[in-house]
Amino acid sequence: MSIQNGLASSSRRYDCENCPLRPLPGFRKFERSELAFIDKLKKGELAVDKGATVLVEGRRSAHLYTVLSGWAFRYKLLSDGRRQILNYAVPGDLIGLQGGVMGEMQHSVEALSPMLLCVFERESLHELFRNHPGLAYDITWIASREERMLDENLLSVGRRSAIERTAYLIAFIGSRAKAVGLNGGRLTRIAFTQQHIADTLGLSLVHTNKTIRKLMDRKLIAWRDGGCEIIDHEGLKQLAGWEGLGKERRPLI
Amino acid sequence: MSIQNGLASSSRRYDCENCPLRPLPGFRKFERSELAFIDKLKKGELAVDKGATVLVEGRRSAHLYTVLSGWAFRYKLLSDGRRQILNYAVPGDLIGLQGGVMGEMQHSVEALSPMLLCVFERESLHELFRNHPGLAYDITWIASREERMLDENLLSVGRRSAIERTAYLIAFIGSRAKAVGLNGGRLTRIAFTQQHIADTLGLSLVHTNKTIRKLMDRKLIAWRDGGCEIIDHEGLKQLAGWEGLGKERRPLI
DNA sequence: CGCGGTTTTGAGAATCCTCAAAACCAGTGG
DNA sequence: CCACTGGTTTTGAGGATTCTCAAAACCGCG
Repeated sequence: MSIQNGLASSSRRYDCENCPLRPLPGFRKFERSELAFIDKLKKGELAVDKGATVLVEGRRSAHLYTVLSGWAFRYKLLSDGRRQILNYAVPGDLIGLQGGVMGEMQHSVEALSPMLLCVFERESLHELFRNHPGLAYDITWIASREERMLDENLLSVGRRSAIERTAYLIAFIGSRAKAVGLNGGRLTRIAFTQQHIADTLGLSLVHTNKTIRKLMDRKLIAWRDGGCEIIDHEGLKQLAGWEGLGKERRPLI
Repeated sequence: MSIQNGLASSSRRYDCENCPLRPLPGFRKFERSELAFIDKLKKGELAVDKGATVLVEGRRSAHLYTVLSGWAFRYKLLSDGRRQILNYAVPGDLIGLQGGVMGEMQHSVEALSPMLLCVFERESLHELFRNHPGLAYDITWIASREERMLDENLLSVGRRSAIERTAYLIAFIGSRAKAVGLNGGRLTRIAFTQQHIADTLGLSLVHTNKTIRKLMDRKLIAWRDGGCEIIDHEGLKQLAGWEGLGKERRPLI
């Protein structure tokens, strides 16, 4: 019901049993009883506009969200406005877990597209841990996965050159997007701005632009309609020296 | 029994009930039953030399470790040898959780000092999740805490200048060391090399050295006996624009 | 057509890097 | 006790990368 800053609760509601994401090959199969429990936990859905701020650094959030559709990014700010994008959230990802599980958020989350979010009560995590050890384990697995992505990002920002970093980021996001069928399973458009890339990689906008041009010259990507198009995914991975994502199926909560 | 690469199992053994770390103010109090359970899980202790590699990227590890004494760092390598240090582990920290909970390690861990490690079977996590939801919750909390530290490190490497980064890192490690009484609770010596700082911050060794000199000129730190001495902790935090660690007590498993 | 957001370009400057050598320092063996 | 060794820190110099500033071009949208 509440509408603020682009957030609005939706009237429609997907049952977890019929979740459109579950059939995707990237997710592990769940027991019927697990699905029923998750469905019980699910408090509703939230539709947010592109550009809306879903979570705010420094504030407590009573909710956790799972991305049903659309995508977003997590970021932190320095007091003078410098921004660092930490990671992206695509369909199936859990948002808000990082907030110390309880407590103040240490980062903000902003939507990169219109999104649909499943809403969970942070409090109900306790019930989940008490009654569904398998799901509790999944939560930990999800946290650990986020950590591995951060490790890789840190390696990138710390030790890869500008062009390697950029290649890595585009290949990385492309892989994740493809895995959840963001572009109908095709590996194509990534709809964000060069400013986002710059803020993810710790580069200036101008230098990011020049680096992207080099990738275009090498026919690895194209930039069209305000977004990045991957032309040679293997080439990007090779340039970055990146192995690609693991192929394990992940849980969806 | 086995000795390899500086790893050797120790004959002595601390009972978890009498763990020397638990009385420290940074850790939350545990129930007697929880302690008994953890003690049952603990498979033994491992003593490792300074410089020993505790975990290796790309390999599976059947074990998880909790640092009893000493400290270490987690890192990743690029194929040409460039190294990125991801984070440090001090007493009380859990090592090896990041390995996808199961599966191949995505990073290596190397001891910065002689260490004593409590050894746990990775397999026994399942039992923990099944029978002790409170402890399972703690594991997730620990993973989420690591994530928050990584977020902050990423912000640092991506968006802070060399001198801000260095100030941040030293203040950060100093705070953590103090919280677990690494120097008897005093906030003083941090025993590592400038190469470690460089590889943590994504800087070259030479530039790191010159940056450290600037911090010395400003009387924020001193460099003595192969280690860093903090002179003005507040000054470091202010220079870095860093708030400091949260003051919540953390679980110790 | 005008507007705001985004991308592109150019130019000069600051930061940070590499290379190379020297200084320093603790430990080892003669 | 001294010379030697390997690891670490320091210094200098030149160069590459990346940054900031500023302006123009582009583009979808109202």
